[in-house]
Amino acid sequence: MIIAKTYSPKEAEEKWYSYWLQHNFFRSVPDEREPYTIVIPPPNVTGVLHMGHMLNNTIQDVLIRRARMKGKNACWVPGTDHASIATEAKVVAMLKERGINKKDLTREEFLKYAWEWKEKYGGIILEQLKKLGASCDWERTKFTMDDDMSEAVIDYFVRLHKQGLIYRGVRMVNWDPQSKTAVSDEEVNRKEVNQKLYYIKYRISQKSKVKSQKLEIGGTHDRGEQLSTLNFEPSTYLTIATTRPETIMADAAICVNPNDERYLHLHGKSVFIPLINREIPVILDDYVTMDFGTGCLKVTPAHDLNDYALGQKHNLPIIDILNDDGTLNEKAQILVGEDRFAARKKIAVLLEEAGALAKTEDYTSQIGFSERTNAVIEPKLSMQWFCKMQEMAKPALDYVLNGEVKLIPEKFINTYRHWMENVRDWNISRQLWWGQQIPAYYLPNGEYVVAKTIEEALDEAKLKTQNPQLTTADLRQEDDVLDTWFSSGLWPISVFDGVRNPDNAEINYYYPTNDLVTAPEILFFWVARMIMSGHELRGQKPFSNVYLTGIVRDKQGRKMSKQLGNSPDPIELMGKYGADGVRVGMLLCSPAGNDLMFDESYCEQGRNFANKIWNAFKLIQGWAVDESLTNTNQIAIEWFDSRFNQALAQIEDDFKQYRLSEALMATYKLVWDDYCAWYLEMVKPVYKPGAEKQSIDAETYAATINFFQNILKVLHPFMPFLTEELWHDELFGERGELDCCIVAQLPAIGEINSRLVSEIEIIQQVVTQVRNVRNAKQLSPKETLPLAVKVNSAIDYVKYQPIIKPLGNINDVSLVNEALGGAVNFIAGTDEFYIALNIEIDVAAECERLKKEQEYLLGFLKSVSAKLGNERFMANAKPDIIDNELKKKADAESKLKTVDDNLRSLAC
RNA sequence: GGGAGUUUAGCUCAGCUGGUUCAGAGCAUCUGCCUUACAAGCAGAGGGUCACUGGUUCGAACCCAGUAACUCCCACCA
Repeated sequence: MIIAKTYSPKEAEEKWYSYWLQHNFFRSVPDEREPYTIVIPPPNVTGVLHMGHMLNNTIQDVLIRRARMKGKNACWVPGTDHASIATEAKVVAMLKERGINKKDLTREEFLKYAWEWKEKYGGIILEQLKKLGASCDWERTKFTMDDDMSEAVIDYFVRLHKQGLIYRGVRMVNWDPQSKTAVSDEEVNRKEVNQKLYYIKYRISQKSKVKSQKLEIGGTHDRGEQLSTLNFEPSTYLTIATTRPETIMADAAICVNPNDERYLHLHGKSVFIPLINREIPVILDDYVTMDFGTGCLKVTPAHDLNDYALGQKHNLPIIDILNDDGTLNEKAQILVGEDRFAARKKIAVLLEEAGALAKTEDYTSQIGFSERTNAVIEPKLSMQWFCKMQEMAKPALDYVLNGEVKLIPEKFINTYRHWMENVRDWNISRQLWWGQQIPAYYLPNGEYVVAKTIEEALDEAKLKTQNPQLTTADLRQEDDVLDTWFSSGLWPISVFDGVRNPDNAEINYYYPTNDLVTAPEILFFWVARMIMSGHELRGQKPFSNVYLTGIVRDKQGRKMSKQLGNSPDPIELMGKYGADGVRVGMLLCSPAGNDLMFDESYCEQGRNFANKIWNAFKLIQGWAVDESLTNTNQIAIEWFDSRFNQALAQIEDDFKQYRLSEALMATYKLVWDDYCAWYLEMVKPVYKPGAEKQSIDAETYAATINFFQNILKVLHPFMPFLTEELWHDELFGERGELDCCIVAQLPAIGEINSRLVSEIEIIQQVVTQVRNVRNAKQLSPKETLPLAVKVNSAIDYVKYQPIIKPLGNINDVSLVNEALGGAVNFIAGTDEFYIALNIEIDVAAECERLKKEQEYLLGFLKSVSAKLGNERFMANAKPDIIDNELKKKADAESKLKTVDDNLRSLAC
């Protein structure tokens, strides 16, 4: 028995979530039913729930609950990602706070700390998801570094290596000096940054060009001349422009365009690097843009991707002056030990003092930042492991292009295609400890073998070296670990153990999964790689649909972030508005693929909706069946039944197209407008004072409760807690232990009496008009009024009296043949209505209103007639369009006649 | 620099194959109501040159071209 005036979510949420858990409603095991599977995008194990997760997981839960209620075997696999670089960074920071330096730890010691950290903070986010109502099969919870998951990753690596899809090589990579690891191209965010362009003078050697091959670091110093005596006449120096003056010590050449007439005199010359006075050649390449900067380019092969290529081409030496942490090393000769940014400032001063700085200019350019640490990326030459992408990308692209994998919304197909067609090899090694260690083993002679275990590696090593004396002690495993996405790319397969046991019952049953719900930001990071691994390992797509959500932004359109402090705490929000309220709030503003401007008021709307349902329930609870009463509400019952089925069809269609907001809105209107505002008002018993309960006939009561129960079902995926709470009320009779809303089956779409629905639409207009008249004439809603109808249509208003009377507070509906003079009148459909009032009618105002109406109708008729009189329209338009125009014309004529009659009767 | 998308009421968005489901919804606003389920509510109302300019068509929010603004993705110009 419910008495509370408003719904209080907290209790219901705790009660029902644990009830569902206890009764294993989230559990899924393979059976004869059709599976419906979602794998969660595993959040960072040390992550905390933010609004993006809220949106993403609300959507998944709605989908999974709906599938469950459609009789599918719904399986939502939860879990977390070890997020190698992000987590390692956090652990390093934590250790630092405790005064421990990572450098002083062994790998084993560090990993021990990392696991401790993971045990302590990992999985908080999963607990938070429970508050949201997420109906994951928690027994399946996976972590990407679980033993079996890691084993799958190793298996996959070995497999790809065997196929020649993984190789090792020295390449220019994106180096994150903060976490001291390489990161992939996708993990670099480019941002526009205000910088300075430094114009630096290099003195031209008067001797002929030195051979680049002979050039050694620190060699060929021309100490003969002192800086102070240098002559900086234009003929004796050239000027280059750079944003990175601290790298001049790594310069290997100056490059000019061979066609640049300004610099013909430099051909074959060499120049001296300022400050360190090392001599470098001037080389010619048309790569250099003549009209940028000075037209002279410093070539620094160790610290720039293009310069590296240029260096290769011209056989230049590579002088790496940076340490792994971004400080300058001894090869720089000066400013050794300084951080690159500190060095930049200092060298500018030094250059200035040496008279080698011509000028500086403000300049903006794109700088790469590490996705995880936000450190400025340093291009760095290093030995890394790579995964060949081209062969893998081709089939992965086809899945999307041929529609086997649907992207929702479709606009992402283009982006996906572009990326897949231009993908470069993927750097999969990370110089970290937290992650799967690459299963490559180095032999004493520098060669390596790749194998699952060190034992297998040993066997291979013996084979390779023809040396049976080798022992495992001779092997040294690769230090690097694999990129996180290399493991999460296996997620839909590895959670079902499909990598290690490709033919097990689970993978065969659940894979391919159905829907994936994720952010467009990780379309390449993750989605593309899952499609690749799915194809590689199983020759199958990993999922059929990818629903791409937008980014949650604040009202001002700013991305929600911790730094800005503009992100509400989801847990607090749920405390304030209830989990159901927040779920509804999220969905109300979330069109697929478009960013959503989140505002708390949406949650308020969600909470109000919950309260509305709660109160509708309270109303019904106040009723008691009186067997002596007969059913006078048959029309209302039939009407709502039809409306319900209409809405059901609409909702079904919306879901098919993944228009979740629309499905929710259709549900919202069904409940609030059709059920509460109209149906309940139609059948509501007249209040009898003193009675504890209001009497109602048995049929209406049964129908009303049945409708309510069906509404609970439709609402459940959106508002699981409230619906479950109400579901178990005694109003619905005895419920078995397992008779729960969460596993109730959605009603099938029944028949729709469309004639009834459209006639009731007219009746609703009549009621609205009556209320309108009341409002306009300042009449009390309590005052009953008589209504007269002059019927021009086929509607039987006598039949609808039981609806019109209570809703309009009408005491009598009478049929008339003539316009009722002196009465307030209005038109609904094509029928005329009159309300005789005891008050004086303002004839002049009434005339004016009618004349306006007349004018409008005449204009309307004119345009319709013009259309119908147009030969080309009659020739080209489809028949049903023409029929429609004819009907419009007839209706307008009928209305016009009514207006004319009224005008005449008022003698305007 | 290349590509994609968006632009409809104060806000967030629908508008499907061009035609009365074509100018819509929810929220917000305004007016009147503490009417026995609900003031987290009820009843009603007012809000739009469908970004702009042309074109196609009997007919355009919708198709085409151009313009503008915003957003996102990709890209090595120092």
